[in-house]
Amino acid sequence: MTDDRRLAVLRAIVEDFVATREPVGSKALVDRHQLGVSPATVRNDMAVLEEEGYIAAPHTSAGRIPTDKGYRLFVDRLASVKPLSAAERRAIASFLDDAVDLDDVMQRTVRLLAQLTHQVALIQYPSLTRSAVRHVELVPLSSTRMLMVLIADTGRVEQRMLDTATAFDEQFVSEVRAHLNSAVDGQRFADVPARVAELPSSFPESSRPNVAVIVATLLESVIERPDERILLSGTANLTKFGADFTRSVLPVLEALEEHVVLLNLLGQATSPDTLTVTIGHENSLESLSATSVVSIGYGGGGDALAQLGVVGPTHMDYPGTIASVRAVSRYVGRILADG
Amino acid sequence: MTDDRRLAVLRAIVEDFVATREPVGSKALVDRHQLGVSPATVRNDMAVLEEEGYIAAPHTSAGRIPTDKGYRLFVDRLASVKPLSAAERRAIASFLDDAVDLDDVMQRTVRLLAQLTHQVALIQYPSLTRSAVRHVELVPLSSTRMLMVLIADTGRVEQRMLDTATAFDEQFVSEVRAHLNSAVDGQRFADVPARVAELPSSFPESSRPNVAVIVATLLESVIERPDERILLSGTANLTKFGADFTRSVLPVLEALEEHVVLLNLLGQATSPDTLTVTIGHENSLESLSATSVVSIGYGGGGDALAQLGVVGPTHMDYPGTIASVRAVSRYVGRILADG
DNA sequence: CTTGGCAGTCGGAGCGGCTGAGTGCCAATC
DNA sequence: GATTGGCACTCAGCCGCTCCGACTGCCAAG
Repeated sequence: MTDDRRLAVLRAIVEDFVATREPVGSKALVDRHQLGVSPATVRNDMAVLEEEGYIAAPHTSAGRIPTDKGYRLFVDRLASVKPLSAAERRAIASFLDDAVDLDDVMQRTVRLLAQLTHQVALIQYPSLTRSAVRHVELVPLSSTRMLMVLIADTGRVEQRMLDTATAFDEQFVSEVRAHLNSAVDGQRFADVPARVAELPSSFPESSRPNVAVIVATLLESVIERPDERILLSGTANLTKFGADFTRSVLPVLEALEEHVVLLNLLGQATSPDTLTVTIGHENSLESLSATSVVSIGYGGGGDALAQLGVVGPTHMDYPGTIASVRAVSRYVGRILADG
Repeated sequence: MTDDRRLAVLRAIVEDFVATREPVGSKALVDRHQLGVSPATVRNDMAVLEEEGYIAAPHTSAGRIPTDKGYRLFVDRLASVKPLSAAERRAIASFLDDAVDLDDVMQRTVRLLAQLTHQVALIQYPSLTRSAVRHVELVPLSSTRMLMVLIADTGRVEQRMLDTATAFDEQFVSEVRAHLNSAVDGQRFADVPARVAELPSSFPESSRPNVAVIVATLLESVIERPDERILLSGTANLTKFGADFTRSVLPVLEALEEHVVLLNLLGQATSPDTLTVTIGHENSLESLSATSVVSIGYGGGGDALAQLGVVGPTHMDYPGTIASVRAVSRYVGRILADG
């Protein structure tokens, strides 16, 4: 009994359904793929596959479509890697290399991913807790106002305006700047609070309140906020998937864009190269039951800085999407490391 | 002959058609509006309006729909201002007040506008040529690498990494920083090139190349690039407008997002409060012939810093859209001024 | 100028029959 | 035992039909 052939049939069904979005029947299958057997045989195989829950028939006289379980098997065992074309590789390289700063890298990346996959792409800004302080700069703007610029080793730059209770002079600024930098330069963000806790006490009583404001502002920038920034692109691709699909997915994306939802959608940032595919009902959110998410960590060495990925209908082109997501992730990682 | 009534009929037709998206007939009109005349009279009026090109009948036995010319008249003379609800005002205020930096202001603004109008919103980053330098900061990162942070009075912060040919020391950095700032602080961006032209010559021969690199980087940030940044939100709203509409408008938006297209779509930034409505065929782009654009300048005092606006189908709710666009523009202007 | 009446138009909804793709089962064959 | 061709059966979707009703334009009367 050729168990192999049944898998080949499943693969063919998935591929055809993804391509045509229409239920695929036994005859069409043998026509389009070299299975070497007759439609009748394929029908028998399909009956077994249906029995086992990998495919289903929308109604009696129609072909079969893959179930979530079918896609799962396909992704895990059947999907052959689809290498990107040379043109695509070049596009990724040239498009991302032109980026001038982190914001630009993020925006270009997410847009690129949306274009490559024709789906909705998401990217999470590099996590702060995992990155380190490269420098803290204080720029006096008036006698009671300064701008704090915090530069992370990922290239992420945070700015914060702050107002002090009392006027300060140039000397005060350089002193605080020096103290601050010697305390936090090179430190991981997570360690910063401990390092600056004692800082105000090394200043004379009179200027402590101002120092405290500065420290507080720094902490505010450093502490991981629940609303990690997320960029989103390609929502217009939703139109291709039909109104029903849009209706169910849109609220989720809007919530995401609002940063209200934590990113368990993309999953926890683990190691780069660990790509996760979540199919249909496997998603925790009810309204994503017709949706698959392909996500991967990026940046960092051993453990990823953050996640990026793609959201699309369960009947997506998994090999292509996976290839794109992986390639983009690698490239962004390289760029951030160089930056 | 009550010319007034004919206009009232036109207004009613526009309002009903916008509300229902279906051709409106004479009977429905008198039912839904207090016109004080019979359907027959309205029919006569409609015949005249059609004669004059303000409305058209898609086919014999259907009602009328407004033409572009009809919308134009409506917008210019008939649209009564629709004040925003208190809730909407509060939403705008609280949503925008929470923004932490310029990027955040831009993102929140465009998202807000998309939500208020249920259409596709666009915003252009504040133009650099019109804004002034608040401060230039140089942050040494290694012996041959520094980060330049350029702060504009609009709150826009540009960062550029730069590598020098030869190593530099701390003293060199402070000197250049001081010279640079005394040359450009408070200057309009457009004037910066002239102010820094002579800068390298005031340094000893040996360090001039490094100064030149720094100056070049500064100029790069200051010179208006053709790819002015644009943010776009609410493309998912396109699904509501139907597939045909999407097909025609989508390419334009994609081009926009790619920053390939100059912003003649939003029009030249003029003075704030000068709101422009471009209806259907009035648009220069062929593919926008079923599209209207409502745009306005924002920020700045006498002349606007940049444009923001909304793109939607010609049968949009003009009074509501205009009110939202105007309100958001005012609010962003205020925030940028405070920032 | 306004109005009610009336004939005429025509898009779209509703209905029913037909078609063809697709299935499951079975008996014959390799 | 696996494979195949044949056959009866099912049913979604298309096509064409009719019918309905929402309109309009015109006209004669108020």
